[in-house]
Amino acid sequence: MKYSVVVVDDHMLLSQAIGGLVDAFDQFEVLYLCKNGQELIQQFKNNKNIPDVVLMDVNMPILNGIETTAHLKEHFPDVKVLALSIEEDEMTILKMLRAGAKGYLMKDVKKAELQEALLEVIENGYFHTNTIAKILVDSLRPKEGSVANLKEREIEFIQHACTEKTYREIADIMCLSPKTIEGYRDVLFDKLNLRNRTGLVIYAIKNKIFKP
Amino acid sequence: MKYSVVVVDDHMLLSQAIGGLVDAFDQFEVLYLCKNGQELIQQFKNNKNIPDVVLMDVNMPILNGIETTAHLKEHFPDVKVLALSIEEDEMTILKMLRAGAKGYLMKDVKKAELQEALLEVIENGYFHTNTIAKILVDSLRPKEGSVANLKEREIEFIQHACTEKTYREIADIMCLSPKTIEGYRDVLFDKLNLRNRTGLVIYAIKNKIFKP
DNA sequence: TAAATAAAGGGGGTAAACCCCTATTCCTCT
DNA sequence: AGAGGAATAGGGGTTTACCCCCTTTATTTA
Repeated sequence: MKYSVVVVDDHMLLSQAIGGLVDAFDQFEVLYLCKNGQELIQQFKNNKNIPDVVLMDVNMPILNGIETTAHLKEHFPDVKVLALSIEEDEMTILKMLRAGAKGYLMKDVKKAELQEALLEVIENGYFHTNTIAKILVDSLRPKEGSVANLKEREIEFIQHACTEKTYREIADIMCLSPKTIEGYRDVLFDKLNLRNRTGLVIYAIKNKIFKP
Repeated sequence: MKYSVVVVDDHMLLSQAIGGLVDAFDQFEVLYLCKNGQELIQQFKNNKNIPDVVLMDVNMPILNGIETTAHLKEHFPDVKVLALSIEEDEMTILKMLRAGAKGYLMKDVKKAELQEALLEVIENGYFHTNTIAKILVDSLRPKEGSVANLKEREIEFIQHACTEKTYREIADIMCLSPKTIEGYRDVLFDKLNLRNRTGLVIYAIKNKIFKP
């Protein structure tokens, strides 16, 4: 009796390569491959070919891994999602786990580790490496300079600050006074130990608050 | 008679997956896998196990795909490098081809296309998709706003501008007058149709002139 | 209930960035 | 030989960003 798996990755070669690898595992068979989340959800619509596990990339066009995982958790809660991505930043990992992923693997794992992860997810419902566990613990008490310390409005301001807009323009958009915007800036410079707006932009991109 | 291939990629799972895929092609066999350029060059040192083709990723630690390809071209010119990467920006592709790669595939190709590319590289010495050919043609006459239009000193300035340094500090480092730095800035704003320094930073990151 | 914190906003001043124009020297091209 | 372009640099002015301090109102916490 083999467990069924579906691979979702926008890079066709990676889907085919990883699919071939998993299909070679004794206890697993790959049903089909998908290029993005939308394609997967389309496959699920006829309520056929629903796998036990989905190997999910994160960065995909149309419907990304986070959105897709959240959708599956709501509509197909028995399907277990195992994230498999190159992205290693905390924010992405936490978003993926919050969306409902049962585990998160980076693509630098070995073939044997992938097999173990698949089995663990089937048998115990989840698989968390040491790395992921540490990130989870850290998210309980975010350290200084962490994105987790930022308020929603601060993040909104930062996203605007990563554009060519002046503070006056940003104030208009956020329905605040320019003086309030300056206050936001000052608080952020202090929280994140930054010197100026350029530093803020670099920080935002590094931490995926803004995507150029 | 099978042609020999080596896969170089820092993501172990991808190496193993793609290696398995290629090993299944009739005319090819995978000798071994490497995690980075340094490991590959180490394998070549004893002049054994030198393959016909190397499937090379670009972003790798210690010795990246560009550096490694340039090294192979000089010391092992009979070895054909076929780039295989997620990176799709022109600058990276052109750097890889200039370093001596015989072809550049994105990871969204199909398994069959990879096989065809490998065969073409063996038989004709190179394999260039339509996409790559267009990038090469465009590099002959770079369009407005293109990175190819930038002088070496301008790029150097941009890299400094992507830090928290003031123009005075950048001037000191580049041994120029602050007024000259302002001149650089003005020319760049004009060339790239930008409004301010924040715009320049975003442009630089998008075009891989600066990596956060 | 009172104190502390959060959210928003103000004053005043300095530093830096931006904008537009001009100039000199050296190198390249016709 | 002379014209044109590249690289570097200056003047002067305006706009924007930064810095530090203070205030009010609403919400949260002890």
